[in-house]
Amino acid sequence: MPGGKDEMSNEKQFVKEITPQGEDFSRWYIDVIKKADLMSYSPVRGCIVFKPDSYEIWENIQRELDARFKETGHRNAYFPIFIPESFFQKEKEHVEGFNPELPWVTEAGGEKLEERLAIRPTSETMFGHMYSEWINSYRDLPLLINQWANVVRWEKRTQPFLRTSEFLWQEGHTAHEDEADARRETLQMLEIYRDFAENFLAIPVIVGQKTKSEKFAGAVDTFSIEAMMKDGKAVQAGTSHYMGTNFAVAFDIKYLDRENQHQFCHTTSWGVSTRLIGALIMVHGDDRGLVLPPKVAPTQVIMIPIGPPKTREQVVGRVNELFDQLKQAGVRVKVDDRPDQSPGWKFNEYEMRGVPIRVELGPRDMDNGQVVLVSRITGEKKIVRQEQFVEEVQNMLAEIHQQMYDKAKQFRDDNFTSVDSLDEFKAFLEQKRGFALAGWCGSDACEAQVKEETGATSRNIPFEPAEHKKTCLVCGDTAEHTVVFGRAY
RNA sequence: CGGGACGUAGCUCAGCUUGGUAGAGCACCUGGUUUGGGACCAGGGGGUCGCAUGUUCAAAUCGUGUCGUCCCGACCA
Repeated sequence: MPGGKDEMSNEKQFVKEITPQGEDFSRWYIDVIKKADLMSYSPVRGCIVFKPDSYEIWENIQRELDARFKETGHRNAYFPIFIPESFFQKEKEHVEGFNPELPWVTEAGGEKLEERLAIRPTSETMFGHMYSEWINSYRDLPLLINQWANVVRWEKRTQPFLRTSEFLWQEGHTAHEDEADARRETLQMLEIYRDFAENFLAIPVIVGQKTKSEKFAGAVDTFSIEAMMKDGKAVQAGTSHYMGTNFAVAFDIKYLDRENQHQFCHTTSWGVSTRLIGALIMVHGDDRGLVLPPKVAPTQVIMIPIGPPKTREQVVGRVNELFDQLKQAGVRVKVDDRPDQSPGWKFNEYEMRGVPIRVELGPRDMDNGQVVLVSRITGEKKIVRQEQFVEEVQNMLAEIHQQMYDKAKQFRDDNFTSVDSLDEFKAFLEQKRGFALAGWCGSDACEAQVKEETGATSRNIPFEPAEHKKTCLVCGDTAEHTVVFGRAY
């Protein structure tokens, strides 16, 4: 029979710690997503189950983005998951870009298929095929369609949410009369992504254009929003492509213009994926676990009644009244009145899960007509009058969003430098982590050398760089562009 | 796909070196006491040791293969 005091204290170390970010960021990430119950690994390599909490985050992302797409004239449709092999042969760059990561269906119904079917990695080709049938006249344009779907890309190295073999996303595909209109669309959608990332996910992003070597397979120009994770690495959080007439030529997407002349359409595509969930975790999370921005959090407020059995009924009754008020005000709120878990346990649990606001109500608060609000991001306790409860919660939710955005922005600015040479950049990456702004002559060779020597790639050419660099960081020639470099997920 | 590490209960892991038929803490179930930062007592349930195969009288333990996860690298929208 064990009984010494030392053994007792050892036995009390049952609180499962999350690896601190500073110790091992990758492990922290895996710990958090497991502890916060966001996903399970599936039996299939690189595929995860999006458990209810992460799926609900995705649903919130979907709802918000979908509204913005509809506001700008887009409609949803659904295209098949299977794409005939021949479709991929029609656009040279496209097939080269995607071939290595396509899974193929070669057999069905017990018979070998005449033509292999790819499981879609993206749907440019299928949209292209259908658009060529649907578009005849300039009156059919622009054609603005979005699809919410799953796609598969057989990646060598997978990471939960950030890069999974199968993932969920939306892909918008539009066709336009001319370059100007298609480019307008490309930038409009990029701006929607920026606004969404910053005002809904509280993630500050760098908006810009991808370099030639980083652009989408088959695009003329690719644009992206880039976010910085807490380890200084980048996540491409959304992309928008101007395809020119590349896919129109490949798939014969033509229309008759006002002069009765055949013209090729100019097309675009744009998308964000469940990778955004990974970005959310790594931009905002801390050593206690998830920190979710209020607008996307499945549960915005968790209410915890406190107190011994004598007063319990009363307290729970009052908590339920306040719960109803909040719910009617449209706040996503839950009550945890399980009597068998201690308040302290619940505090830790919901902090780990990233719930923005915790509400405590105990006998003391009952006596004083007050209620305690605790912010997940600052840990601050705020005691408010019960009469002002709903208003105070709503204010605090708005405040938390702003604080989260500001904090993320501050972090990014603190880990953003400007360099004039490769050596300077290398020194920066050795001491710190983060992004560097640098001049670039525009040659593939110089860009490749940066990657080779630093492991960092060009993230994008920002529309609004903090400064315009004069010389290329590698060769020293006149800079054609000012580029953001960083290591990326 | 290359290099390294790891797969034992829902979770974290011990046991493996030296083969002998599986353990701890947490979680879970029952009863009771508790409740303002991971409560306590008592009782209880749960694992073909990732999978396959080989060696052996006997394999969680040794060999081989395979699948999966993590880290590093290559590749990548």
